[in-house]
Parts: sequence; C-alpha cells; structure tokens
Amino acid sequence: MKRTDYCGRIFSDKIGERVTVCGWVQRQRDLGKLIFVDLRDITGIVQLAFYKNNPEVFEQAFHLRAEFVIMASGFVRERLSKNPDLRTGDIEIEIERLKVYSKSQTPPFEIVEDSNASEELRLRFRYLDLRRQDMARNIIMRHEIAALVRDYFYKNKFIEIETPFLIRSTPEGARDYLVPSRVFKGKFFALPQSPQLYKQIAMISGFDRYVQIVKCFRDEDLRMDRQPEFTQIDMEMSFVDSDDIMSMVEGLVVKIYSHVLSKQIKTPFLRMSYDDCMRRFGSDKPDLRFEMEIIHLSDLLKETKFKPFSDALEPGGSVCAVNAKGAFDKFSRKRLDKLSEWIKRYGPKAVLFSKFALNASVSSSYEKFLTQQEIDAVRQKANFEPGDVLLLVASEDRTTCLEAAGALRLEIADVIDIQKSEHSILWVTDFPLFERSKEQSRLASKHHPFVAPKDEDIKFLKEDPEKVRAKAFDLVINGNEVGGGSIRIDDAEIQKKIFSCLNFSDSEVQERFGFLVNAMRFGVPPHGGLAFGFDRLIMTLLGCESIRDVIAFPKISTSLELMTSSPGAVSKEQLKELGIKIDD
RNA sequence: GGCCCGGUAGUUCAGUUGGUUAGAACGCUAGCCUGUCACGCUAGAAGUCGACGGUUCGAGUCCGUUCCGGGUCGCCA
Repeated sequence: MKRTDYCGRIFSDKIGERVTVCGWVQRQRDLGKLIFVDLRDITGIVQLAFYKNNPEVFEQAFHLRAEFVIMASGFVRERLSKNPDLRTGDIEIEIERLKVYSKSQTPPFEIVEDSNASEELRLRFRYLDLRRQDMARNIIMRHEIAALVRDYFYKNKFIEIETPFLIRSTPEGARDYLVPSRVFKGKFFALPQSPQLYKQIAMISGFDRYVQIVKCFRDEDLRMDRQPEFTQIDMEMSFVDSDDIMSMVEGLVVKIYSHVLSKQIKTPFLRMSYDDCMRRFGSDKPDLRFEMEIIHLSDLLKETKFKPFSDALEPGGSVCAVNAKGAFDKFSRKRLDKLSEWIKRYGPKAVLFSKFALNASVSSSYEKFLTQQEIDAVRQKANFEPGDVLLLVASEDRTTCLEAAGALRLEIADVIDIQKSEHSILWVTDFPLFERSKEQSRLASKHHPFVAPKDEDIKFLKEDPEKVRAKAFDLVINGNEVGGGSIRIDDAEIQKKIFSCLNFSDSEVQERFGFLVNAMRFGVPPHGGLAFGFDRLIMTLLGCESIRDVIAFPKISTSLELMTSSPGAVSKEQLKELGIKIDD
C-alpha cells in the first residue's frame, strides 16, 4: 500500500478508481453500522466511508480518533448526498484497507479553521496550530510569494549573495543581539539588523544587482507587527536613481498582487512627500483607504483667549482637528472622554470636542470659551454639520499635534467602522535626512547614515541640517510601512559631512564603519536599494491582524518562543568557556 | 520602564450585593443508531477559580503583593 493521491485532490473524475490516501483524522462520525471519517492532509479533506460488511477494517475505524495518522485504501464513489462546502464533496472513498500509523492524544484544542483557542495555547502547541488550514494557507502563501520574489529578481539579473549573520556590532539604531566569541573572550559578534553595509559593499564590488531574502534581528520590544527576528526582501542596484528603484519594486508589487489577490495594480504608484503626509494625515505611513484629512485651525485661533489653545499656539505649536462625519450617535459623552484620555499618550496638551446633534444643537467642551467669530471660522473650516463630531488636539509641538490627530483619525475610522476602499499603495518621499530625538538633543539619521541627501539640500548640511531632505522613499500599503529604500551616499566627502552632523568622531567612524569608508576610496558606483519587511508585506496582503499569523514559529511579546521555551538557561561549562559570569 | 485589559473544567466563557454542593457550550468517555458531513439521542467523568498573603463568621467575588498572557507609549538608525 502506497499513497496514490492527496486528500484534497480527488474529484469525480476519479470515480471507480482505487486510491490510497494518507493523513490525519479530522473527525470520525459513527452511525452504528456505518462510519464516516474525514481525512485531512496538506491539500484538504476527503471523506472515507467504512461499512460493517468488512468487519476487521470496520472495527479499526471504530477506534479512530481525532489526529490519528492513517493510510487508507479503497474505491472512489459518488456521494449519495453531496457536500457543497467541501471541494471533494462530490465523492467519498469506500475503504477496504486501513493502516494506523500513529495514535494521538486528544488535542488541547480542536484543529479547525477560525479556531477560538487562545493564541498562547496555539503557540505552545504550534505543531497542532499549523495543521489548521488557515495557518497552513498563510505559510504556503508566504512560500509562494518568496518563490515569486526570487523568480522576479533573478529574471531581472539580480544576484543572490548571502551576507553573514555574525557581524560587528554597530550600536546605532536598534539594540543588537549579541553573540559572545569563544576565541576572543570578552568580545562579541552581533546579529545583523539588516545587511545594509554588506549590500553596499557588494555594489562597490561590482555585482551591479543584489537580492536576498534574509533574516534580520533587533533586540527591541515586540508589537503586533514587530518581531525580534524578521525577514527582509533586501535588494540593491548600481547606476540607478530613485525612480529606477521604485519602478523595479513596483513591477514586483504588481506581480505579487496579481498572484495573491488576482488584482491588477496600476503603476506608477501614488507619491506623496513626507511633509504632505504629515500635514494631511498626521503620519509618515498614511492609510489612504479613506479620507478624513486633518483640519488645521492654528491660523483661525491665533488671537484666542482660550488658554488650552493659546498655550499651545504661542510657543509655535498647533491646533488641529479631525471631523468624524455623521458619527454623532457613535460617540457618547463617556466614549469621547475615554477617547480623549487614550489620545493623551501621544502627548498633546489638550483634547477637546464638539458634538453637532441632528436637531442642530451643539454641545462642546470649548466653544463657550471662543468668540462667535472664532466659532464660526472653526465650524466653517472643519465643514462641521449636523450629525458630526469634531475632535480637536492642541500641542506646543506641531509634530506632536499632527501625530495625535493622525492617531485620532485612525481610531475614529475604526470606531465608526468607516467605509474603506480596497487597497492604498503609495510611496512616501522626501523624508528628512535627520531627526532630533525627543530626549537627547542630538541629531540621528531618520533611516540610516548612508542615505544620500537631496542634491539641492546639500547646502543646508552645515547650517541647518534638519532642513535637509533625503533621497529616501517608503512603500506604504494600507497604512503599513512595508518597505524602505534610498539612494546611498557614493561620495566620501559627503559621507564625512553626514557623520559629523551625527556627531561621530573620526575615530568612531573608523572603528564602526571603517571598512565602508575605506571602500569608498576605491571607486563607488551610484547605487541604492530597498528592503521590504517580508512578514509585514504578507500580513498586509492576507489581511492578518498579527504578524505571528504569517510566521511559522513566532515569539510572544516578551520575546519568548513558547513551543521550545527559548531563551533557556545554559550550563556553567558553556559560560565558563565563553568567560561569562552572570550577575544575580 | 509607564499605562490599559485579561487569567474560573481539556477549550471558549458565564458567575448577581461577599452566602447552600461553582455553571453552560464544545470537547472527552461509554452505550444506541446505515447516509452523516459541526451527525443525532442517552448517560457519565472532568475544577488548586493563576499563586501567595490579608479583611471577614464566610472570598471565584473585596484589598495587597506577585506570576503569566494580550495591547499600547517609550523604544524600533
């Protein structure tokens, strides 16, 4: 007896044939003198039928339980009553021979689609969770997209180069995962946060086009869309400008959309500058599937006596608003208070609101403190009409104000279940090259220190570096940042200026990035590239809520891996060999 | 590191103002059943109410501490 067919691939054209299938028992239905078994393998489910006229096999079937692994052999027949919910629902297999490979304990949760088991349980028994068809489908789709990505880049003459996992720690940006060196006690490798430097070196080496689907590691706190180890589609091209890279990537996205969602996407994608994104949507990854743009009220309220506004505006801050159109009945007073409390985590100084009832009465937490002129101006600017709820945020810091309004915009869309168009894909361009971190006053790279400044902004590098925009572009799909790319610096002088803006001493530069700086003295092609967050891309395409649903063996929010309980302790001997002592 | 939510049967959950023997559904076990497909019917087993401490005549319920899980802010060049 040997497998002849997969469960999910047996249709009515096989009626009359003898087949042998293997798999896991989904369910056994004992009707007395007749037993049905649903058998599952990676392709799907098929129904097996056992009759009493074959007493030995019938007895075996009687004892089958969920998740037993069996091989069964028999004739394909038409079903007496078909099951339209099942792809193989027109047929069944009347079993003559049965082999039980392996029994199973009762699983801790049922192996079904849309399982309501807690994620913790699912992750502890991930091998069972991955038997569920929705999870298996995600993992298989991930594989198919990876295959498509490789195919696309290979056809476009990209060369796959493996970059090392054990590298030098470059403590800029995210925290590194460290790996102690046994040979050099007290020294450490770091796991790469990205192959950035190596792929640039590959361009300097002349490979012209590089691609890799590669694991990256960042020892930072997890989120619903963030894992400490994650996969990037990493690519780099020589003798190109931003447009070349973007159109290469657009070609790939078109292929992926056509494969995964059978959708034809139009190119070129929409482009919007970082400044416009922030101003209109309060985010550098705006979700453009719905409108609800931010309303700017600072100019109208310049003269106001109302302290929450004047306190924000006088030091140069902003007041802006979001109008939840027609959402009057969705926001009770209690709910508005809760929302106001929630939005404070983004740091606005004040949160205020107005509700416009359908009977034309307005209740507001701020209008009574404004002049009639101000009230009218705000209402008009915000297009505030009966049925609307207007939420205002004020902050001394313009960016904080915009970000709070942007968060409010997303939250409101969620609460009122706003109508969204199917997909929004755009490039966010013209990022600032630097950002000033909130705590320290020093400049940091917005992306990384090798991003090229826009030619026309180089002149600001010395005097007003925060004005400098970068040749950088993010791919944003449905409000998720799924890719980030840029043109890199190919001029040692400019690279030096950037490092000095970042306050790196020459010796620090030499120590951390010496190899790259040295390489730049030996002929650098203009080059640039992009990295996709592969997990996020798949998550977005499949509409998954959590990044864990597209990763076979993910980690939970404390970065534990529940199935294997890693990280785990190591022996004294292992530590000794590495020259490491653990503090209590 | 901060904030919010949760932890009760194998699972998902309910549990009133603190009050008798802590419930339901699914799952599980056994029996019956020849056309089910979330089979049906009958019976049954199944609980350290996350842990520790406190208040009380009495705690799943109130208080404190702590552990675990989720989300989020910070963080994520």
